[in-house]
Amino acid sequence: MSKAARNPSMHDVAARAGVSHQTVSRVLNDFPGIRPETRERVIEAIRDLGYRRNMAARALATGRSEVIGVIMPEVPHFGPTSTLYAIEHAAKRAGFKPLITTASWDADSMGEALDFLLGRSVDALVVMAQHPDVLDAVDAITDVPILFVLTGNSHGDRSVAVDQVRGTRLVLDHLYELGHRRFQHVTGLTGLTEAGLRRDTFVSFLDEHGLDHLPILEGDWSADAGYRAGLQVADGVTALFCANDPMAMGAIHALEERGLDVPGDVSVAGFDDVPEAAYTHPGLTTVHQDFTEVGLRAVALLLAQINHEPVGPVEPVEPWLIVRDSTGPAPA
Amino acid sequence: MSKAARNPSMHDVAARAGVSHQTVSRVLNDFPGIRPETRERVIEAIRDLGYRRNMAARALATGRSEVIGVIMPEVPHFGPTSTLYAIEHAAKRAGFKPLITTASWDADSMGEALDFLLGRSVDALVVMAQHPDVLDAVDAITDVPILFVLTGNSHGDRSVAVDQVRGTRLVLDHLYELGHRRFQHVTGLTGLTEAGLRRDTFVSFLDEHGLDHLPILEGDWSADAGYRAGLQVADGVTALFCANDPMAMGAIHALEERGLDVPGDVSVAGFDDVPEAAYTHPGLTTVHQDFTEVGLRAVALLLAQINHEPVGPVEPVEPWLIVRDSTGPAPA
DNA sequence: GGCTATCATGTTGACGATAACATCGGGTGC
DNA sequence: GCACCCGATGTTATCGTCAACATGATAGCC
Repeated sequence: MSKAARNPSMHDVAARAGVSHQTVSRVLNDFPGIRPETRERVIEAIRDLGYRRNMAARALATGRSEVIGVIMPEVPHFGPTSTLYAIEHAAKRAGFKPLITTASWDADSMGEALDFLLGRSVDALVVMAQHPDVLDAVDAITDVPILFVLTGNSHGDRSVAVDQVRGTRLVLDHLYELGHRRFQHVTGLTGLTEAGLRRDTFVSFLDEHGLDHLPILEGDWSADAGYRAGLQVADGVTALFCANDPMAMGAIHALEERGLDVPGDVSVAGFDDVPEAAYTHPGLTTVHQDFTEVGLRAVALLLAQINHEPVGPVEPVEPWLIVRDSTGPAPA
Repeated sequence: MSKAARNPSMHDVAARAGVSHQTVSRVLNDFPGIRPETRERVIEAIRDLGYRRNMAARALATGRSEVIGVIMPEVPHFGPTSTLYAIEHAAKRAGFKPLITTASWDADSMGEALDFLLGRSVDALVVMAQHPDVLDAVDAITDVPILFVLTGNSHGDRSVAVDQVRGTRLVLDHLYELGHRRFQHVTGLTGLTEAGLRRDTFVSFLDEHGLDHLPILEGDWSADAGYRAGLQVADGVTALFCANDPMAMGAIHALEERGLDVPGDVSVAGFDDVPEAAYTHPGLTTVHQDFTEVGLRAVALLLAQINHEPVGPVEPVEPWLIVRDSTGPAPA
């Protein structure tokens, strides 16, 4: 009870090994020019004492923390979460860890998150920016390398994204080729970049093909919202494009409750290709987004910046279409 | 280009406000006994300089970091992820943030994760321990308050968990009451505590009711695994209990491919109540686990420990049964 | 008017690491 | 044999903050 006090420091290790604390530091940091037996003794002392480097002190002295700050949306959706895990893995391999905080899109919330992370001297910043406004809030930061993820299509060389427009066109073309001419769309959460891009692309698509504009149904990414939207799908619609998979699942459920067959009467397509999409009934036609690849690229890019390597232009990640049973030929 | 160098420190702020750095510190930490006009001047200087507290230095001086370390499983499943978000929210409200790292269950991986987090002087530790072995690896830690989450049923006053046994019995009782007598089970990933508890409870249940033991189907939580298991469901089985919802979805898909009707021929139940479970076809009977509540309790418990408040015994979180259309009366 | 209590603030020394510079004891070159 | 260099290690200053103690005014009290 008396001595539980302090964790051992470099000085303690040094004393035990009969060297100076600086030698301990050198061993820890793999400096060359240490006699093997000295190193041996230090390592042994470290083990004996259960010594563990104090990163706060190290960060203070070096100005680096080996931590990457990540700002996430407040709601745990599939995409950002998958990307987060990929970031974690890739960063870990490079000796970094994510420090995560959530923020909504208002400037206050974003500012708070930034203060928090920068105050911890993170070495880099990943912002999962789902709303265009955050770009402005964050653009001013120059202290550390910073990267936007999932912002939609692109934001110069500071972002990694899946090509939303291309993904959307893939589904819509697919449906058009099946003969569908009456489309409706269930949007993602209003205001978010991805939701906006999918919606805008949908609208342009209708215009390009001279198709009717039926009311656009507002969703929020949730299966519940998809279900509600499904109840409101207009008569005569044969193709329903939902901005993500859970909403598509909800919508299909609603359509079937209304006595409509999918895809016999209405073809339904989603977006994201969640792992369950292959096993819904009917199997969901959707667009596969490689969220893992997004995370990997983000980390690679940040590491390059941290090491002051040149960074080329960033290609958007290509999505691809996955056709399953929820879409079929337009009814006659 | 010349002066982008260093972030402003307390000294810079102090100089600009014409006070000592300690006064700045006092303002920042809301100490009483500061003349309002002095405080005013300091705050102004802070704003002008865009000063931000250096938490590394603060952590070094105080030994506290206002960070909670979280060790997560390496795979992004619904449960742990939901809990993580809940932890983030609850911690944030108390001025803490999670520092996240992943680890598999082997001692090395876990040890590395612990070193990393403890080296950063986290104020508390949450371990999402899905494997019994990690308990030993981590039990020795006494530096900081530590809490296990999702370990299955309980591990003294150091864990928060959903009552797995109870949840499992809820589904099985439900199926039994519907007249089912031939059961099969698709397990979660072998080795994980939750998977084991559900499986063990299933086996005990069969014994208690004197029911036949058909082969147990090994899964890994994924919808894919559920699908493969579904292809192997034995003839004559009328009730299939899957250890989570995605596997149940996969299994249903497989059963239908085999020409079996759900729930006409086989009733299928899952576990977790993922948001999409209500909208599968047929709607999935499952056990709702309140992962958010788990996260909230975990944080509340840790905060109490950090503040040295007494901690009572921890009740397991109660799951509840959600009956939908994937289960029905046993066929005659 | 001198003594003490109190308030507001300043000064100094940790905290535990790294970085820059200093030392010391051989070998080498000539 | 002397100057020099180099490899291995030690010494000291520094990072930005908080904690503990020191100071210097002001005010109240007898």
